[in-house]
Amino acid sequence: MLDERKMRVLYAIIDSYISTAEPIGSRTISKAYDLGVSSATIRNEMSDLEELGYLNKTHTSSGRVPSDKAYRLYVDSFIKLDKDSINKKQKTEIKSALERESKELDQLIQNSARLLSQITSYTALALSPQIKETRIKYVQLLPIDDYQVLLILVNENGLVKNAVFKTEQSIPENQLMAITNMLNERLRNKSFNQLNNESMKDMFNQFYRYKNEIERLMPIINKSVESMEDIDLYADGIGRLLNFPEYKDIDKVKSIMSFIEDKDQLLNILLLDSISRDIHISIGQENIYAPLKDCSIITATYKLEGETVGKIGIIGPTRMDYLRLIKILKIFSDNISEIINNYNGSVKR
Amino acid sequence: MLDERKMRVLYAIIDSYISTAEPIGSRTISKAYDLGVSSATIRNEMSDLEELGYLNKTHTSSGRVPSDKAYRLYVDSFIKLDKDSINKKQKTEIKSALERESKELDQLIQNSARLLSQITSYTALALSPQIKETRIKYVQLLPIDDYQVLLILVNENGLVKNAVFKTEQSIPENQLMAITNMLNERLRNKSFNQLNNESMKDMFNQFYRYKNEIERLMPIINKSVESMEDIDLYADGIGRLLNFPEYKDIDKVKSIMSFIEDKDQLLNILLLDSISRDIHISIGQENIYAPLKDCSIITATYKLEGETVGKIGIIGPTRMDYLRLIKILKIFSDNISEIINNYNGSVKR
DNA sequence: GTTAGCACTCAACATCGCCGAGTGCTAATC
DNA sequence: GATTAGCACTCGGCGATGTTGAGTGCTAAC
Repeated sequence: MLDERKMRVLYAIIDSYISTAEPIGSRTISKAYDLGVSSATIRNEMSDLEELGYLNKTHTSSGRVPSDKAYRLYVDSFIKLDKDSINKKQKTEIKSALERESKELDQLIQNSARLLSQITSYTALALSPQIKETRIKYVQLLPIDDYQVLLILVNENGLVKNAVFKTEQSIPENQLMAITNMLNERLRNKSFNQLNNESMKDMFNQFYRYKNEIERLMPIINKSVESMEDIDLYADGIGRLLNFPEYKDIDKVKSIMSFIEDKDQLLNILLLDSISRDIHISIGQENIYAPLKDCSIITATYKLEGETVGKIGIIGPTRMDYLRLIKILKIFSDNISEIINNYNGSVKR
Repeated sequence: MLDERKMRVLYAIIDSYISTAEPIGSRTISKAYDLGVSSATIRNEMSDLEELGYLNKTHTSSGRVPSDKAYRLYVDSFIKLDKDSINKKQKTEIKSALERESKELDQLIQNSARLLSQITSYTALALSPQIKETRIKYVQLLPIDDYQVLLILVNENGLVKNAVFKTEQSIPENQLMAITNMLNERLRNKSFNQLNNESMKDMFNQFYRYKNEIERLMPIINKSVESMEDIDLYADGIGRLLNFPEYKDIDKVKSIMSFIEDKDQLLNILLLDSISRDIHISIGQENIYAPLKDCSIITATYKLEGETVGKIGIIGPTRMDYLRLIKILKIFSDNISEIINNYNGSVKR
């Protein structure tokens, strides 16, 4: 393990590099950070740190730059200490901002990404709640007019989906109720694909007049169930990547941006580490995908009834302000959890 | 008006500049385009065209670059000729791609933006249908369990909204139906804000036991109505801006990107020209907002039951491939109109 | 073990000259 | 009178060259 002084030198370098993005020399550190030793000593320490893989040089006579390994050490050692103070005032401010603008769950997630990006000046990511294998709690058919029926589906999580369904013939209300009852019997507590053909046939027999209607209804129910399970992904503040001096190389930033804009790929990344703890940090080379090799990603989870259902995150250069961002992410994650658990408004997605 | 030959010279320059992004000299044109005159003649014509404001030079001895005025002329004269062939095969391909991935209206719009950006390699914009002053057609309260009620709202356009509503006390089903009936009586064919306090008080009297519930219900109804009227805006392929050589200046592209990512501003732009024809083109300096002064925007509308309800668009450098993009936008606009008019699946937003 | 001192390295920046694409003008030609 | 060939001139782009300064690594003294 690194001794006390090496630690302090390394932290000083990381601290300086995070705020300036410039390679740091021994003299700069000895002046700006009060370590009580001369630049020459620091120079020796830096040489050791480089040998240990914590620092890199861009060329023989340049200052040093922290390596991914250094950031990893930095983050790991501070994340324990950081049980402290989340800023209560800031938290309630953010919460009320989120609540103010969000009429629906979708909007909440979208606004979280926007606000997170605004506050941090980094690119923000947000994942909508992920519901696996929805079980149907409740089905209802309601007549809108003679040839339109409103289908309503409620799942076990209280999510509601609806679809308007056009019929070829008018179905009287009592028949509709009968079909509704039948559907409920068949579907309740089942995921859609558990519905077997047996009971379908049975339905056709009982409501032979509406065979066509029922046949067309089933795929619509299926679609609705599927879209309950769909995950939406929002990325906000992509353009902010251009503010970082490390991304002044247009080709580099282009590849990162197109990665972020490719929802499928990005989803992969975010769902990959789903086993992990509340805060997950992936630094530089730790990322599997090439375009992200000089980015870091921090993600935090949010919960519905104690269970992790979604994520928010931040993406930026490895030289990111980890401590500050972790704090803000925690605030957002807590707030989102609180809001979705108390939702008494629309829980529609 | 410009004479025939000047026209042909100008088009040649525009054509060349659109594909190369390089200033064009007289010699290049005389070789690449068969105008039957020497470079010296073209040089004279170019000099005239510059004087007339159709061409610009980047410096004294450089080639010429088309001005906004030139693009305007170019677009205006071709847009009339361009009643021709939209590619039937391409159209059905795009349509089925859109239909395949879109379970809901929201998704359709989002996918349109994504696909449009993919196909064109430009940044694409899409606006969800805009519904003004929704009138309520139908209200229904359904019990989910003892303390949760599902509120369903259908508006005149067939849009459906729902919200789950927690009650303090259990409300028996027949009472819920009575309240539903009452709400329908009061709200049908009214926009929410037309509801006056008189009829509210009336309701309180009739259902005094549920005074609190009803009081809390009203703002939820209101929120739902509001969110029916909300417009969503999607921008896809923002990173593609970096592919254009004119945006190699990082500061320029940064300001454009942050403009595009600011939904409110962008919405302003897109709603501004809403009086206009199906295809609207805004070239360079014609844009009001400074960051867009060297961009062009093409928008196309899509319709629901014959009425314009939304837009899709493309944004890029003034040197954009107008003719090709207009064709593709028309295809998308037709397809979206067709799909939303035939929606028999979920019309939920 | 720490520090002062010094030679050495190298990116960044400015300067200079050359090259070539392109213009504008003039005089010859159709 | 319109078109064209010819030529002097302009100017951005590019590579070569030199200078500067921040920073290192090593050695010798404390």
